[in-house]
Amino acid sequence: MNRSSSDPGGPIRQANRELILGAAEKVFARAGFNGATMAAIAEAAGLPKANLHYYFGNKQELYREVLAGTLHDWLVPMDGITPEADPRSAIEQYVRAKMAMSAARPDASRVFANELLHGAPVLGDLVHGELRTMVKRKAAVIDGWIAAGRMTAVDSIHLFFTIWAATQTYADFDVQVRAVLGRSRLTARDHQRAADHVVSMILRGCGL
Amino acid sequence: MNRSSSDPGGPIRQANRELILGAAEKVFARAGFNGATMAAIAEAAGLPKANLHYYFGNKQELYREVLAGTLHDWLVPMDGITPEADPRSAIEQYVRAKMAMSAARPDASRVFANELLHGAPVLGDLVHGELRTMVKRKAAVIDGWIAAGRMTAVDSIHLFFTIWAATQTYADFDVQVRAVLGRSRLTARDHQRAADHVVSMILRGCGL
DNA sequence: GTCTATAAGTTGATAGAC
DNA sequence: GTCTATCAACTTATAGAC
Repeated sequence: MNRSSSDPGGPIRQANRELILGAAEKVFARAGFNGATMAAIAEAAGLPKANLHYYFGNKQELYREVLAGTLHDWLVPMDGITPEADPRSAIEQYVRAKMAMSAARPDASRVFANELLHGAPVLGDLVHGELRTMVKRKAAVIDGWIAAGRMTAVDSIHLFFTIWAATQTYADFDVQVRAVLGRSRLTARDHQRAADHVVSMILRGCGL
Repeated sequence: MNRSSSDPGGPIRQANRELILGAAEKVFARAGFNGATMAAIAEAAGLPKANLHYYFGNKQELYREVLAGTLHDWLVPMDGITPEADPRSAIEQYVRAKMAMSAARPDASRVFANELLHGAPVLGDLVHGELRTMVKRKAAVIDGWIAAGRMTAVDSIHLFFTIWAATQTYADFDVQVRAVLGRSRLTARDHQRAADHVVSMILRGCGL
């Protein structure tokens, strides 16, 4: 009996899905949803086009899975923001985690940015749900720190917008960063300098 | 004699170009370069499709003109950053000008963001040229303020990246902002609150 | 300068052999 | 589960009448 066709979680299926998702992230990042073609993603994955439809049904479903994975990864580092934590080190660690993600997987950030830019037609539900819930919870923690006099009064929700913007700009708009800095490629040293800058701006902004 | 066909700067031509550029900004912002169709832009402008080709030749040229106009508008408010200016009020005014632009013409910001996101294939030259030159000049002014002890030492070039990111996020990712805040539309009050937040974060970040 | 009709090319998706 | 061949739909761009 052919096990694979009856086992939706089998190892072949799993491996091929990962392969396709990685290729899709790259192609969607470079070309956007409409600019990306199933043919280009198939080529990047080294598989025939029909296989993408076999695993993901259609283009939008593939796109949605790329986005959902990114959102999940982004929510994880918020875990360090707890009432007991030290505000200064908790915020610094969160900002550094986001900067590291921008440097390590810029394509994931770009696909997400593109989706938001066009009104989140596919990810709308998750943004209204999981993301909003998490931010409200963590903003409450920050409000607690402020009430306890542990940091300057800032708008805690807008603080997240500022942190996301300041960190993700290095992934989303890296052409602009490279053009202005006059670099053809950002080195580890450039990323270090950028991270230190953002951390110190945000911490001073929070009076920390 | 039919003057309009022999006068490339005539009033009919001018008015139609403006009409088309406005419609294009809206459609490109919502759908990206590839997602936008000439048919959709024509419909938004209330003109037949062939007229767009008559005035702009092809889709990419129309797109390029939308972008070039936006970049120009964005460079203007940097004029207030001069050696003689007061650092605090000059930076505050610049940030407020950028926040006002995000609120007033979010589509312009979105088209620009989309272009950068995909590697600036069309605007590359202008980013490497005009933008880079302007930033280097203004960063030198800020370095002068720092050397004179008029503000905290920050990386002056990265400061611009942070300001652009923090301000433009309210245009580019406004769906996210609205979703997290739980608003279907941002009011003037919301924009005021956002502007005050960003201004105070940036000024404290600069030790001002 | 305006507009209809259409040519030429591209793309998402599927059928069906293996 | 893999892959080739192909279709149906859509899009840019232009020709040519007005």
